[in-house]
Amino acid sequence: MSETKIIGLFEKFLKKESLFENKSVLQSQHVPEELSHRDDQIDQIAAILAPALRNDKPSNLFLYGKTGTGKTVATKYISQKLTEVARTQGVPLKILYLNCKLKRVADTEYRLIAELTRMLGKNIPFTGLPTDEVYNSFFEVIEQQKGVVIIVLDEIDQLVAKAGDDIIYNLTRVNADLKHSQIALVGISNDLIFADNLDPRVKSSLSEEEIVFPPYNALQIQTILKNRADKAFKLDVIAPGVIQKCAAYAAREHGDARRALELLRVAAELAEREGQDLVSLKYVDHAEEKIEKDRMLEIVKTQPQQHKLTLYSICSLSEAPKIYTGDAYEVYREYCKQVSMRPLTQRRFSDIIGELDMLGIINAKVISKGRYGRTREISLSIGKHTLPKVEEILKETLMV
DNA sequence: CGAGATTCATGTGAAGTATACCTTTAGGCTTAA
DNA sequence: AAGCCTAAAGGTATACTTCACATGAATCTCGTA
Repeated sequence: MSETKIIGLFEKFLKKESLFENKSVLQSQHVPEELSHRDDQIDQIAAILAPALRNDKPSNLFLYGKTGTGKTVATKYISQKLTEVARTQGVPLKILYLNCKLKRVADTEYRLIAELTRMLGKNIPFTGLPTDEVYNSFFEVIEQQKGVVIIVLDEIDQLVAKAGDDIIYNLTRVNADLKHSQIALVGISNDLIFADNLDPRVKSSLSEEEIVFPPYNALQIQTILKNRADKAFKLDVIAPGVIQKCAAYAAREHGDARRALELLRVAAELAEREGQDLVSLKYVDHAEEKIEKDRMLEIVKTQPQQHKLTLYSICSLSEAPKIYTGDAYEVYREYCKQVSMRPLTQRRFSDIIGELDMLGIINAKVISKGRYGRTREISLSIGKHTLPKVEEILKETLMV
C-alpha cells in the first residue's frame, strides 16, 4: 500500500462521521442508569445488603443465573448505589468485586486472598509467602476498615472447581475472629447446579440468601438493546430489524443479553470500518463470526506454551474422525522433539486436556471403549473459519 | 447362550520433586562523626 | 558506630513427575440348557 493511499484512508476516516455517539454504553462493563426487567432481583439484593449501611453484617448472598442474565451488572449497580449512600452518610463500607475466572489472578486460595488484600491497599507478592501469612495480612487490612466489607466473587464456580471449597469456608469463618469489621460474601455463579456439589457446611453458610436470575426473553432483550442503542448511536444509523435480529440470536442462546449487546456493537464497528453510514442486517452475521473468532484467538494467545503445544497437536489431528488421548500424546511428543522442548508426562498431558476442555476450546469426554480401554474422545470446538487463524497463531508463537 | 471374569488404555488421586520467588539474617563495606 | 548492601539460609506456592490404583464396557471363558 502506497503512502498516499494510507493517508487518503486516514483522511477519509476523519471526514466520515462516526456512527457512534457514545460507544462505551455498549461495552459489557458499562453499568446503565436504569436496569430493565431486573427490578425484583435488584430490590431483593438491595434489601439483603442494606443492613451494611447500619454497619451490620448483611447475610451472605448467592446469585444464580446463566451468562448474560444481568447478575454482574445488577451487583455492580447496587454496589455503586451503596457506596454512594455510604459515603454521603459517612458509613465505612467497602465493596470488593473480583472475578475468579481470571487465570493467574484469582484461581487459587493464595492468589485470591492476595488479590483481595491488594485491593485494600496492601501489596502482596505473587509467591513465596506462606498462605496463613497472607491470611494474616488480609485480616489486618480488613480490621483496619472498621466496618462492613462486602466481597463479591464472580464466577465462583470456576474457583471452587479449581481450588476446592475450603476457601469459602475459611472466608465465612473469618468473621468469628474479626473485632472491628465484618465481611459478607456475595457469590455469583453461572452454573445452576454448582451449589449441590458443595460441602453442606459451606453451602449453608454461603447461601443464607439466594436469588435466581431467569434468562431474558427475546422481547426483553429488545428493549434493553433499544435503550442502550438510543444512547450509543447517532440518529438513524441502525437499519430496521437489526435490533430484532441481535435479540433473536441472543435469545436462541438462553437469553444472553451480554451477547446481544456485543453483537450490536461489533456489527456497528464492522459497518463503520467499511465506511457505511447504516448498520444493515448482514453485519450482524459478520459480527457473530467475528466475536466467536476473537474470543477463541484471545484464549489461545494467552495460553502457556505447553497448553499451546497440546492444542496444536489436537488441531493437526482434527481431520481424524476420533481423537483419543493416546494418539494426541504421540503427536505431541513429536512436536516437542521438533521444537526441542522437554515433553510433559502423559499424566500432566491428561490434565491439560481437561483444562482446555474447561475453557471450551475443545470438547473432551471420557468414554470406555470396552475391551480397548478407557480414554477421552476429543474434538475441537473451533469453527471452520477460525481454525486456520488459530493454527497460524500457534505456529508463530511455538515456532514449529 | 449367558453370567461372570478378563482386559485394555487411560482416568485419577496422593505424594514427591524442581523451580522460582519471598523474607530474614548475618556479614562486609561505606560513610559520617 | 551507624547505615546500607549483598549473599546465603530457610521457607512457600505452583507446575510438574512418579507411583499406584480405579474404571467400565467389549470381549473372552466356561458351565449349562
